[in-house]
This record gives sequence, C-alpha cells and structure tokens, in this order.
Amino acid sequence: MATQAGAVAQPRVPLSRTRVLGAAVALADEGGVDALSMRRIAQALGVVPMALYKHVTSKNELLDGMIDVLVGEIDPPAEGTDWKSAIRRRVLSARRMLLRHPWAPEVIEARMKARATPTPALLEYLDSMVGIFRGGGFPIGLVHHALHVMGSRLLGFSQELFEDRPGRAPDTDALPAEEMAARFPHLAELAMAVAHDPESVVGSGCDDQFEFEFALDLTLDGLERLLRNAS
Amino acid sequence: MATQAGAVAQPRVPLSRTRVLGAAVALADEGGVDALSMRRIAQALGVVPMALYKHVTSKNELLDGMIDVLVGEIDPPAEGTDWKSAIRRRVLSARRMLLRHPWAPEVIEARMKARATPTPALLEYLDSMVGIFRGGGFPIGLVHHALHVMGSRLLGFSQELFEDRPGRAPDTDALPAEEMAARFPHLAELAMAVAHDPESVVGSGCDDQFEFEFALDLTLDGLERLLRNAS
DNA sequence: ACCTGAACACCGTTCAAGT
DNA sequence: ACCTGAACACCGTTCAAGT
Repeated sequence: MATQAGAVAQPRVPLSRTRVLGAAVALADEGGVDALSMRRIAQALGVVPMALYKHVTSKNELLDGMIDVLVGEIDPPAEGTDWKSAIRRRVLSARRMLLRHPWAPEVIEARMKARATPTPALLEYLDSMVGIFRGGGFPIGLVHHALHVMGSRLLGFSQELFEDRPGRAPDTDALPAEEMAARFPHLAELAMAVAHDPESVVGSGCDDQFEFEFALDLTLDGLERLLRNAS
Repeated sequence: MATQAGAVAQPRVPLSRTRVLGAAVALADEGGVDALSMRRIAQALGVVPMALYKHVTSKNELLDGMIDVLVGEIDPPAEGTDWKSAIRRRVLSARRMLLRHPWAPEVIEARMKARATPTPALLEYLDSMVGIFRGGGFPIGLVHHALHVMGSRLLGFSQELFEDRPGRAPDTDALPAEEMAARFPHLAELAMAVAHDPESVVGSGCDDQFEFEFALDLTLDGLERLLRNAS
C-alpha cells in the first residue's frame, strides 16, 4: 500500500525536548543512573543517537533538564497557611518526588558541583521557599541561616548513610552477622533496638517516613525558636 | 651498564592496594571524579591497566576503598569530653577532610545507593559515633532518631544546594543579573543581604564555615533538648 | 603460576558525506 | 538546510596467549 511520500519515514510523534527528557527520566527510573546513556535513550525513542543533540546540547545539559523535570513534579506552595506548615508540606512533596526517582540525589549532587548556579527550575523553587520564610516574618539574615540549616532537606533528602536497601545483593566484603556484632557493638545494639521497636514497620527495620518527618520537625522547631528570639 | 636480570623491569616500589588507592584519591583531588579512570590511575603509577586488578577487583570496589581512605582521615574521637563537643569536633574534622576531597559526597552518595551496607571503615566510624551518643546518656531509641536528624552531617556535609563555587565558568543557560533579580526576587534580596553582611567573608558572599557550624549547633541543641525531655 | 597485550562491548561527541 | 553514518578518542573488563 502506498503512503504519502516522506510521511512513513518520520516517527509518529516528532521528537521534542520534552520527549527526550521524559525518556531519559523513565530510563533512569528503571535502571538507575548507570543505565542512562545517550545511545540507550535514542534506542528507547526509536531514533538515531545524534538526533538527540537537536534537543539537548550535551549529556550534562540533559541531566540539568532532567533535574528541572523532577523539580516540576513538586507541588506548588500551599496558600493561606503559616510558614511552618507551608515549608513542611512542600518538603514532604519533594520527598515523595524523590522516592519516585531514587537516582535524583546523586545526579543533583554531581550537577550542582559542576555548575556555577542551580538550574532555572531549582532557582524558582528556592526563590519560592525563601518567599515563604519571608512571608512568615523571618528577617532576611535568618532566612539565610535557615537555608543552610535545611540544606538538602529542602529537596526532600537528608543524605542518609544508613538507608534501608531491601533486595540488594549482600556486599562481597560483608561480614557474618556475629562478627559484625562483635566489631560494631553499638550498631548491633541499635539494630536490635530498632528491630524490636513496635513503632517501626515490621520487617523493614525502621520507618523512614517517620524518621524523615521527625528530623524535619526538629529542624523546623529549631528555626521557629530562632524566629521567636529574633522578633 | 648491565643490571641484575629482571630487576630493571620492576617498578621501584611494588604495587600495593594502598598505592593504588592513594593514586586514585590524588587523581580525583586534582581532576574530580570524571578524571578518574582505571587507565589513568595505571598511567599515573607507570603500570599497565590490568595490573590494578590484582589489588582491586573492580572500579566500584576501588571507589569503596577510596571512601575508606577518606574516613581514615577523620580524627579519632576526643577522650574525656561531653557527648556534644565530642560529636561536634568529630563532625568538624570530617568536614575538614571533605574540603580536601570535594568529590567525596558524590562518590559516597553513589556507592551508598549501590551497596547493601556501608563500607567497613564507615561502619566503624558510625559505630563510634553511636558509642559517643550512648556514653552521653542517650537512650538507644533516641540515638536512632539522632542519626536520622544528623543525616549526612555526620560525615561533614549537608548537601548544600547553593554552595559558593568560585572560579567556575558561568553556565550556558545563565540569565543576565537584572533578569535574575526580576524572576527570583526573594533570592535577589537574599544575595543582596548576604553581600552586605559584615559578618560574612569579603568577596566570597557567605561564610560557609560559619553557616555549617550554625546549622550543626542548631541540630545538636535540638538533640540536647530531646535528651533532657527523655531523662 | 603469573603477567599482560589485544580484544570486546560499550561510551559521548565530532564531522564530513549524504539527501 | 537538515539529517545521519562512520569515525574518534575514550571507557571497564574478559580472556587467551605469552613467559
């Protein structure tokens, strides 16, 4: 059957920056950041690798774009609440986004180290966060401190060293449990206590969501105290 | 001039795991994590690439080893002080280590996501930190919370989104200053205030060391308050 | 038994040749 | 003018051939 000349060679949906970034995010969600390559993104889109460079100038710029896609997934600030619950809600929304994209902290860390300035969407997000603090009566100098205190928690992650990593293969250098307990007695005691804590989720060891909110609230309470002393 | 057969072909200092890790850390210190490749480490050591695999089973295992080298640079815990200043000193020592190796957070983040367990040296470090909290009278459950609250600050970094990055080339997508100020009014106000703050270091914008300690102390004060309420 | 060169299966990106 | 195949300069790691 004959088709209109030229039409058959084109992809059904024309390539666009949005489609490239979408495919990249999907690839990273599936296979982690190691699975992300220009060639594989192209393959997923049914396109020759060089075609991507029309919509993205380099892999680094692609990573920046992916960060902005993620920041776009964070809920806009709530209207008509106090600063504390507005910040709290927003941070928890950022955290939900992050749980969908576990590769994000690593990419954000890497790109932030390389860039002179956060990406545009990140600037917008930070600007709005600063606006919430200001609206809550924070003097500008205290806002500055607050940003440092919140650190990466503003984006929903706290760079845990000890995350639950279910389903991961045991490390090749892992020690037997008894030897672990002998060498790291305090960690062993901690693991024991957490495992028997009725508050924590059964099987998973510790309730990450609870702990995240606990740390977030401690931080916010500290800032609230500073605000009271300042005014 | 004749030399003893075989002697001339050997490197003056025989290769060892320590030498491999040392060369890798030095390479990362110089050129960042992107400059780190097995081939380049081998070149720096005057050795064929495959020779490294005698002392290191893979690049990932090399990265783990590098992390342990860094953790080894953190000062041992101070004796005979209260928990608060012991933790504080140790964290500030970790931060000094980190300032010598700016690539560390990215590598730690990446490896921690990939491994089931922190590296052995990191476990030792965390165990000792837990020991300090315990020695200070913290109930084990509160130690658990404390670790989550401290998060990455235990290792001296707080994953700042807005670090000073002097000497970095301006981003290709950077906006002119006036447009920046218009689009991000709250950040502009903040930048202005920080620039005029007599407390901050001239030229650098904000005093990172001061802000780090400020955030650290706020966190430690929060934990101290929890401890008082618990006992 | 040890060591290592060549090879394999990838990368990101340039560039010139095609339409 | 646009698109793209081949090529370039790299990767980490396997493996077989050398000693």
